[in-house]
Amino acid sequence: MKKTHTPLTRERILAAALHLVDAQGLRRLTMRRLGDALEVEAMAIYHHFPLGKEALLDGLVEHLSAVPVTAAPETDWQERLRTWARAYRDRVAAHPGLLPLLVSRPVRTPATLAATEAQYAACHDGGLRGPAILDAVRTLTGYVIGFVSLEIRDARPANGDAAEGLDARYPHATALRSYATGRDPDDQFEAGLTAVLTGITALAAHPV
Amino acid sequence: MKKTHTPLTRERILAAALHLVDAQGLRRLTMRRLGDALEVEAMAIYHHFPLGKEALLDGLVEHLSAVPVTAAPETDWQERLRTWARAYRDRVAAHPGLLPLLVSRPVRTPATLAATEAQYAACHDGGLRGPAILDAVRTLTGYVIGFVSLEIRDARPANGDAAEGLDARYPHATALRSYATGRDPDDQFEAGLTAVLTGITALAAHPV
DNA sequence: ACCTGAACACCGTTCAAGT
DNA sequence: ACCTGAACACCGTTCAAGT
Repeated sequence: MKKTHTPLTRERILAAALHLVDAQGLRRLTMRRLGDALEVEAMAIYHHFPLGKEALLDGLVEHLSAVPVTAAPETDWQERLRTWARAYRDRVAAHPGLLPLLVSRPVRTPATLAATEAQYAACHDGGLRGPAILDAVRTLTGYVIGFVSLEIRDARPANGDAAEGLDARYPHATALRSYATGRDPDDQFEAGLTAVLTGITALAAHPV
Repeated sequence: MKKTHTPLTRERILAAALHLVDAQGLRRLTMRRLGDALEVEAMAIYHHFPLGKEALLDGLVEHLSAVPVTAAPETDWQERLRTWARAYRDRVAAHPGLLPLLVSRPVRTPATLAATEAQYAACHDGGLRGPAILDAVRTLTGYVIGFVSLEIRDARPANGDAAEGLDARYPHATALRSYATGRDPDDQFEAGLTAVLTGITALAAHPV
């Protein structure tokens, strides 16, 4: 059969790049390898991303935040925030290799602006006002991105001496070890989420 | 004068690498450039880091968590956690270029183990038990790393369309804009910290 | 407009060689 | 033991050229 390739497009390039990162890691995302995956010379990518690899990486991060998460507005304000938090965690956890990009590249797309607006609205419905709303959203967002960061980071084995011997110098860590192995990550995320939402609610009572 | 260089050492290499990252960013940390900074051929570094650049990057992350943060044990348990949180934030904020490494490379050194143990002890003193302690520490740690991640990320200008026009589609964002510009980051961090600690305390009452 | 081929400056890393 | 020099395979990117 002839080489009737579907035409190269920004979207196809981003999809292939995402696939490459998921499968082999960010370090192996290379213009040449990406070209191979698309059955095209590496230089062809520059025609769709004239600013080069940096722009492509920005595109990946935007891609991750492209579809906005918005719960039905009639539900409880805390439940709406919970829905966003779960969806965001799932999304990031699905592409752990992108985390280093996510924490270093700011994105302001209609999707992210809409998501933030929805969070503000939820907090407003919860009785928060002014700076308390900003603090609440920052706290929640911080918790979520931080939690998934810890999850992704600790999924890799640590290379620090491999000193697994939790000796007598760490009595609490030793005592908690049995709980640690059995703790379900989803439950833990929910517990922290509950804690944060509880604390956020209290922000209304104690303005800074 | 003769070339009486102080001998190359792991510590000197890491210090130079950290300096390079702080000054020029992670992308410009290169074995050859690092060699130049140390007035040595790049290949000399491999004698002190036989596993190459990956090991060097791990070393940088360890370096960041090297000095443990431990508050006086007699102070209030929440205040101890606050002290740790502030110190950790300061430390990470001092080297924003390392953040991508920090979220992707786990570290288990005596210093980090000691810090975790101190956090467990504080939560225990606060009346938490078992899984609630694990959840509390994870939640707090997640918040702190997430908050600084957002700070560092948003310090760079976003490249998404530069659509600054907060139009009528985002009424809350528009209304909150005046507060947003004036909000002190330190105050906001403290507000979130208070919220998280409040929520954490409630974890004792509502075990999962 | 869209892609290719060759070229350039720069990587990380190896290996034999120097001292 | 500690560092150098040359070499290898691989990067991102430019640019003239093809169609």
